[in-house]
Amino acid sequence: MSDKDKILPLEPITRTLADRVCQQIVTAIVKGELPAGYKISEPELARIYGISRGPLREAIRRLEGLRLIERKAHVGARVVKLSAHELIEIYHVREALEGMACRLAANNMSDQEVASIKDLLDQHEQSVEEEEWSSYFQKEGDLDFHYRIVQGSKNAKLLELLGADLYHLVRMYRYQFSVSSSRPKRALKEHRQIIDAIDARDPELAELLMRRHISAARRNIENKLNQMTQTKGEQNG
Amino acid sequence: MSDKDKILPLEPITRTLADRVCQQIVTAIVKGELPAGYKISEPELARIYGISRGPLREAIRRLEGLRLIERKAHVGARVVKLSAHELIEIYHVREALEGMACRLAANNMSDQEVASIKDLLDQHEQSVEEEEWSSYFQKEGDLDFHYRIVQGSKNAKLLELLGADLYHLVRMYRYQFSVSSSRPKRALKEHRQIIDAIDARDPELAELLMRRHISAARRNIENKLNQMTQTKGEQNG
DNA sequence: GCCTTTAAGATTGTCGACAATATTTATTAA
DNA sequence: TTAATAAATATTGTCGACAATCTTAAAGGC
Repeated sequence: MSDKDKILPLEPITRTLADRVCQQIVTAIVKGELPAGYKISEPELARIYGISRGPLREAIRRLEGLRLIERKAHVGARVVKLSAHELIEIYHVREALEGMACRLAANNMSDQEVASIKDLLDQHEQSVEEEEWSSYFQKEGDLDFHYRIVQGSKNAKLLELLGADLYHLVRMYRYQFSVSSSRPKRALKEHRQIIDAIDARDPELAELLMRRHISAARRNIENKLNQMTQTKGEQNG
Repeated sequence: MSDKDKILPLEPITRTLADRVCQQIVTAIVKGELPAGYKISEPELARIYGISRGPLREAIRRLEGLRLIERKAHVGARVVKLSAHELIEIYHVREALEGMACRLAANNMSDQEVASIKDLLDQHEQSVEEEEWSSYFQKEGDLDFHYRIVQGSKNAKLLELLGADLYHLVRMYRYQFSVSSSRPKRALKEHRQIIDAIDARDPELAELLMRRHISAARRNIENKLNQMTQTKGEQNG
């Protein structure tokens, strides 16, 4: 039982070239430095990162598994094209997975972890009141909260699916659509309700609140997208 | 809206060597031909499949993304080691994802798809009564049902996570632990309840029933594992 | 006799070059 | 002028070889 706290060691130094380049490309895609739909030229990227095509192709294969790029045989790889439809799909998946994570966290999270998350929310509240909530904290701070809940579930598979696969895409959408500025005070209040339910060791309520929290965010995005399409019509496809 | 039925084209012919070998290795791992914990020797596998190490390493990188093998730098890759703990984790994830899939299927599945699944269950019932339920039908038939529900959700992300990632592991566990023979008649009855809820377009009930169905299977496995450990102690680690 | 150290072997990581396929461009015919 | 065909170019797919690292085995010392 002593190794229950050790989940996904993920050693910070990834020694092999392919691993490091893979991580760099993930960051580049998420931040939009490699824009959506961008054609990935193997010789070009190999030259940029100063490596051969061998490790680069291994990295591309891994990126393909992360669903950050799409490949066609003998044609090449392109950065995934974001669509509103797919973003909504992702939020449905998040609602299911993070709801379960919350349920499990209510049973498995340690008191220390709960206290730590409450501290985190105090910091968020300060940021909101100081209006510094704007750029970075909002984007990453919110995911910080969700990530810690998933960690608290002590379910490595959940952490793997959400942390290693979905959150990359979520961050990518936030950077490029900037669809994050929903209602920080409201979100913060919901976060507090959720951690309180976990603190009370109430799995049912914790799951319910998390699902409502995420589905509210989804509906908020749906509304914004509807407004955009109504006012501006279709953007370039 | 006409492309709503086209999800995951997945062209049957994968042209490139790395893709074909990857698929072959997936099958080999799932069926146990490459046993759990097996050390993957690149020269050996390259010789067996008659290819060079380049495409093989790409395939390995993709397998790593599918969580079917684990790699250490400069040491090599091994087929993932199955543990009862991880199997339980997977069932928690399935409960969350397939519950949501069921909810969405109740809204998005066509009447024709519903009828098709009912036919499938009729076939399963025949197999049960003819006692041919034993080997293959039970293993694959059950997953067939679940896979069709996920397809019916019309959520490509769900289909991707469950179909491309988790079900490989589920099948792998079934082959190696042979933990499938729970209670076929009971399971079939639950399947019918689920499809009836979908047919009635009742998302709440559909999700509830699917979650109960999967959590019941999980508890059944937990009980069996407890019995095994109580009677036989530890098997070789 | 057992442990430490060192060297030999094997395996993984990386690279450059060649072959196969797709895309682009130029030429020719309608 | 436009469209179709064919050649040229560039990109991806594959291969064999070399370098770096880990594992194993042997030799020496305590």
